[in-house]
Amino acid sequence: MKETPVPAPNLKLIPSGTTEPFDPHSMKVACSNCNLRELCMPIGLSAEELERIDEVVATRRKIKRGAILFRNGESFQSLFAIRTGFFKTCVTAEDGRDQVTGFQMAGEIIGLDGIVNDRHTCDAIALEDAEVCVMPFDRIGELSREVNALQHHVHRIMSREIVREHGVMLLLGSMRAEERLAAFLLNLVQRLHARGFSRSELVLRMTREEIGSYLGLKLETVSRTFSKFSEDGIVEVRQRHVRILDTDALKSIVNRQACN
Amino acid sequence: MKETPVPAPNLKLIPSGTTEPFDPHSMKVACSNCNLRELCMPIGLSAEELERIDEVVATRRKIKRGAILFRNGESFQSLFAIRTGFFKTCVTAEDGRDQVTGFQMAGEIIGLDGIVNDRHTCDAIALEDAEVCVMPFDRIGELSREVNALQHHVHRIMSREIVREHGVMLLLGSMRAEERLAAFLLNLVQRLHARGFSRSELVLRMTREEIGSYLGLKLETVSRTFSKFSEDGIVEVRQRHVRILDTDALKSIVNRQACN
DNA sequence: ACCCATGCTTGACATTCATCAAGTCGGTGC
DNA sequence: GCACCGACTTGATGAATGTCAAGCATGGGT
Repeated sequence: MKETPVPAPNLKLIPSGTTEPFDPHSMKVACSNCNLRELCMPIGLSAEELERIDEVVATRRKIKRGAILFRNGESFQSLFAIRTGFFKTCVTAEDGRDQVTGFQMAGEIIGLDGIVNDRHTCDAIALEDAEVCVMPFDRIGELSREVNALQHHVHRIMSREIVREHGVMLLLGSMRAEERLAAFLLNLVQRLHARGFSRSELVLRMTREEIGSYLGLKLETVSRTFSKFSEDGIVEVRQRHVRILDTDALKSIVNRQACN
Repeated sequence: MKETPVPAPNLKLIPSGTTEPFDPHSMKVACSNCNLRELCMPIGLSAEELERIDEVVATRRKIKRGAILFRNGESFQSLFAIRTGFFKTCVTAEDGRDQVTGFQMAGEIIGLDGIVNDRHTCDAIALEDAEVCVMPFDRIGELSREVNALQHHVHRIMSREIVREHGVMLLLGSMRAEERLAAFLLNLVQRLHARGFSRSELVLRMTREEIGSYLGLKLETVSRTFSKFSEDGIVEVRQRHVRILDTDALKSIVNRQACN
């Protein structure tokens, strides 16, 4: 529950060369000058549209590591665009069973689950100190009636989430432990790489147990599978620091045999 | 691959008292006089809005059992509202692995996966003769800029799908075979009941293998689990005819112990 | 600098489910 | 009516993963 006051080292922002993520003085709440814009906002906007888009973000909010951004049952007001930090979302069954449904990083949008019933149906928890842009959903609605690109963008974001979840269902429904973990690692580095990080090195922000929950495995199995990969020279694992030595091997583990 | 020419017996439409689902002469392509409207369209529309909504449906399309409504890779144009019949959607990995991602029935919308990249990312296959309303997506976009209720409705439908998939992830990630099948059966009857069918009796439109794929189990396991339920007096199974004798028992199987 | 808590690893064993293999059931076509 | 075919059931066996338990490492706090 203790948080590091400085932003996590591997989460500088996108391609920009600047080393400090936030100059508090430049923290104007505006998408138009946010370097994550390509990730969470539509592209190819006119200057005028861009200005309108700025209205979407009402405010920003800092979330400490371990803190809850929203919780199952809470009333839904806003979507959140992650500016910095790393989140997990999890659903809980009545019997207390818990399932991590995703890990989200900078530029990704969370809260979509709340739209149906005006209540959130999962918990979003920061896995490291984070900052999000708060986007009131009714404002998004209004604006997307006027800015076509925004309307389409919202649809695409939701559709993307649906497709992502299809992939997770495939993983959970038909892959074995090694395949799941390999797919998980590849997905993570791919997303990190899209944000300007290494293609082969990453720092896991979540515990083995959280990985296991996401992958439908027990933490011991996750640990053992990491060890196996390590023995096979595919990855180097030191705690949460992972270096991928052989990406192709990981890929071939994922795409090996049809099982189901 | 043979299809019965008459609509499946257990798929009369919603609460309406009429026994024949379709009078071909009344088959005007219009949501305003469709008795599935409460399921797939927003409620509380003004007469004027209702009239506009009719414009959403371009045409209807009949799909024979076993036929494909859309296929992975096909360009995305329209969403489809199921009028009659029963579908499955499945994703396929590069290596040929296959995963059923859902079973859809009358009043439900399919095709949402195609929005992100203007291509469908899964296959939709009719499990019995079916008819769908074709709703061109750009028309939905235009109209939902003018009719707020429609805009919100589209958002809700997509959000609902996201939440549904969270539930499937919970199922796949943390439940055992019996729990999965129990949850599956309860979900099916609940949806059928919402459409005016029995709370306890249902006809499965899919094979054991398809159920297994959806639940992340092998067909043999599905079969065995059915047998077990049958021995325990919880259900009566004769081929694809299932009668639920003890709904509470099913519920308690699902909500039993936290495993993960 | 030390200590403690938490997360992680590893081993031994248990359980669940997949696999392989027969065989049955029910419907369809000849 | 009979043969065939696909879908389903059931049994025997084994593999993958879960469970339980012990001990190790790291890093954050004092």
